[in-house]
Amino acid sequence: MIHEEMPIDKSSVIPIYYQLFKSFEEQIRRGDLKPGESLPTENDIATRYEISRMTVRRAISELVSAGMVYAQQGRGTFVATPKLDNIVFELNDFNEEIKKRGLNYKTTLLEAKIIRADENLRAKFQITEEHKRFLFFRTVLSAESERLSYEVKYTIYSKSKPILESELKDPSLPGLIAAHTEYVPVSSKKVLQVAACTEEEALILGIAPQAPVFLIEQTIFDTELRPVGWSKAVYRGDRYKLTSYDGWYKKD
Amino acid sequence: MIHEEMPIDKSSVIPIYYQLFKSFEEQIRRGDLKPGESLPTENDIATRYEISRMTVRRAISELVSAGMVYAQQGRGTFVATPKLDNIVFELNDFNEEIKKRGLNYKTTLLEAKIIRADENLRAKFQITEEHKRFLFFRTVLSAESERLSYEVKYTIYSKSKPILESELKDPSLPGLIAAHTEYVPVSSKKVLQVAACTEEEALILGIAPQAPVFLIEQTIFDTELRPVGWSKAVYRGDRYKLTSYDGWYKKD
DNA sequence: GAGTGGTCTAGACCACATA
DNA sequence: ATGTGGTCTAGACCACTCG
Repeated sequence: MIHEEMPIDKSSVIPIYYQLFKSFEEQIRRGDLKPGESLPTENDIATRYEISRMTVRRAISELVSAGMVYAQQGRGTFVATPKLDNIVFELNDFNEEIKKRGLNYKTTLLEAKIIRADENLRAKFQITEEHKRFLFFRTVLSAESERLSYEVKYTIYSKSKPILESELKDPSLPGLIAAHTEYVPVSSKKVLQVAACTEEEALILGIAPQAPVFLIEQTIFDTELRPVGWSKAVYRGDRYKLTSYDGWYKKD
Repeated sequence: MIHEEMPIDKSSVIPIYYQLFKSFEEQIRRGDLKPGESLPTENDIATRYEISRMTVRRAISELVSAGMVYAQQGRGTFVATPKLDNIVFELNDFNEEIKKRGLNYKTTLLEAKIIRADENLRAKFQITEEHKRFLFFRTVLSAESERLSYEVKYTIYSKSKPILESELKDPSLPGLIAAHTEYVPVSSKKVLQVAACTEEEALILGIAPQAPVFLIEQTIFDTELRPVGWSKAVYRGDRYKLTSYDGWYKKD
């Protein structure tokens, strides 16, 4: 096992800090540097490669951001132990993956109407006035003529700008709110659960009643932390899954 | 609406870059700076506060990391539009939340034995030799005397170090592998699905057969990307949920 | 006290976008 | 041509850890 010196090309168009970062990343990934082991000191590295310490720090800060090393003032910089129990699911997957696969998918608008808020809805939006009106609509996402998910959505209605039917098919509720209300959506809360689907959902999705489904409730907030949108989505359990890669996985 | 100058205390123990970062973060969160708007140029900020441009850049790079702004070479730095459709579920929640709530939880070891790999298992671990032995064990997690999840786990068996029963109860499979085999777990892949639970699972968890459950399969890899651990966990659908906060949510 | 990482400076040159 | 962000330098002083 030859422990070769890392090649750094100072005249390359690739930034020095990036070459250095990749070099350490590679050593950690290969296991040349094992969890708990220490990196050379910043001054060592700077001297060895004849570069500025600030450049070295830039490289190391990238490693820290990637969660591969951690620095301790006064002690040194050490290779981290990958956190493999912390799963992170990017829920992008849910609809993006379908698009990526190049499947023939489409969104169908089942219903759209302006409604007055009942008590339940007023509670969700933390609103007391009874006169407030809401936009309510339901959509179905299908791919290859198979229905995959069903969504019901609510937003505070604002007649300032007309809404096209095509826009209601856009899966992004925050996008709709930003474009057609005076509210600026800046944060959201989502809750993912599993459930047995209801009779209605089963009919719409063409699956058996009580079949397991993903259920995602989303609340959208504006800058004042007021709820300005709410949706509930049901995803077929036999057609969706979430995948998560953790640790030093290569994702170049 | 008074647009007051941000106060920066150069003699404070709090780093200048951090004060500056917090200042912009606050402005963005309050909506003083809206998505799409540009920040002052780095030189402007440096001049105004009489600090070095590198310090300004450090502050801005924190904002970039937080996903609140993005920089474009030659154009400027702009407030980002929060990505609210990208959900990120931290699956920490699954077991950590139970601990946080201070519930009376415990892990029960149902079974543990050394086995020879059948064809199925050899395929999972990409192993051809028939003589390889595996450690197989099953655990149940319960809280307040209610059973919540059921896990079956496999690792390549290595008799190098004796394993205590208490260690098999530790929910962290990577931890077990690191401590008791010659392998160094550095990455893992997890797949989350929903399913109707089997008869066996229903019996163990004390729920109805066909009840909806979370199902998480985990594969653990070492530095050479060889599978060294595999587990399948079943979580009661009526007791677990995942929550995700996105955008400019305050998480101080 | 010696060595480490953390912060900060005051410059420099570059790549890129825009007019 | 001007102005922007991106990289890099060669120092400086500090807070912290450890022997």
